[in-house]
Amino acid sequence: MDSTVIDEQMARFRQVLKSRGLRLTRQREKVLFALLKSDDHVSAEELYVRIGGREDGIGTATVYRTLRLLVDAGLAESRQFGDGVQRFESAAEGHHDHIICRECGKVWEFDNEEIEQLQRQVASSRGFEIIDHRLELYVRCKRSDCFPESSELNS
Amino acid sequence: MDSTVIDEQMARFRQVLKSRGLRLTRQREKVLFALLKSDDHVSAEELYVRIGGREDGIGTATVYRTLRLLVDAGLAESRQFGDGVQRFESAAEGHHDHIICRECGKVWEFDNEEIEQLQRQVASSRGFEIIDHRLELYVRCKRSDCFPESSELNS
DNA sequence: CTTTTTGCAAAGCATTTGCATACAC
DNA sequence: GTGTATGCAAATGCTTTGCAAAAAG
Repeated sequence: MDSTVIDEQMARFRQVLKSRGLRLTRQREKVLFALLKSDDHVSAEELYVRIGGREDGIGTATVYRTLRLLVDAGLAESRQFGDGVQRFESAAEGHHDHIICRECGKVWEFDNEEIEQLQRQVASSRGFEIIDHRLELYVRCKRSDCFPESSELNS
Repeated sequence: MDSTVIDEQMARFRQVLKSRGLRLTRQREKVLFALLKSDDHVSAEELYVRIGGREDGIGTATVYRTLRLLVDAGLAESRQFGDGVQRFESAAEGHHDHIICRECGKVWEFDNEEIEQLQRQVASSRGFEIIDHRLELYVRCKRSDCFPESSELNS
């Protein structure tokens, strides 16, 4: 991610913290920075490892706590692609939806305004206003580097 | 659900079991029956309770195992609405998407062929074929019986 | 009879929490 | 200094698994 955007996001985090009487710590800074540096959809555990894990003196609990804080502050978004793990991404790139390979777990992003508009239509026809939404298309990507990984079905 | 459909689903289950060399047990029958009788989106735990729980001599493990089997056989579908619990519903009603209230957790169903078509378009424009998809619209329903319940955000 | 299925209890994960210590402001 | 944040380890909640006993075909 562009370093200008990173700075801007960092600044916004500081602002949010200040406005809530919370403190800017080395750990919180690191979590946001690592998230911004990740261009994929990371789990808390993966982020913990990328930050340096135990060696760097950061605990998983802090990673989880900070991620919740970031989501709550609107700086990060949380996803669940059905494998039981919560994944995170920066909210800076704006809204988009996902195409996920059921075999290898790879993720592609897309955005379709036509679909979004129809969604709003569906909701408003029932008297609702959408506050959030999630659209996931599951495929089998069949790329050469597509190997079964997260598909342990079959009893 | 219509008892004709129930019979038909039961028959299909027997057929699947036979074709795989699996056995029809009192417990498996009960799980499918309870699922078909549920018109909402039930968790494994809720189903376990509805079946009669320990009193009726059925274990949670069996409920989980049977649900996995049903999903695998295409007789049930699994959902995750972001509260960390897997929910199930019969696949007999055909495909549909969901509107979920973030406050009280109530769920409404809808189906929009226009959206479905656009989804297929998005996927095929990238060379993918959709094998499954999930669309969830989150709202605040503001009904009189809407009370916060599953929303424990805020750090 | 053979093989699958069950129930139980224990294990497994991802995530959260309690609490004493460390640190930001 | 004061109150918040951290790390650790223990706890939690959902789900899965190992195994001996029970039951289906």
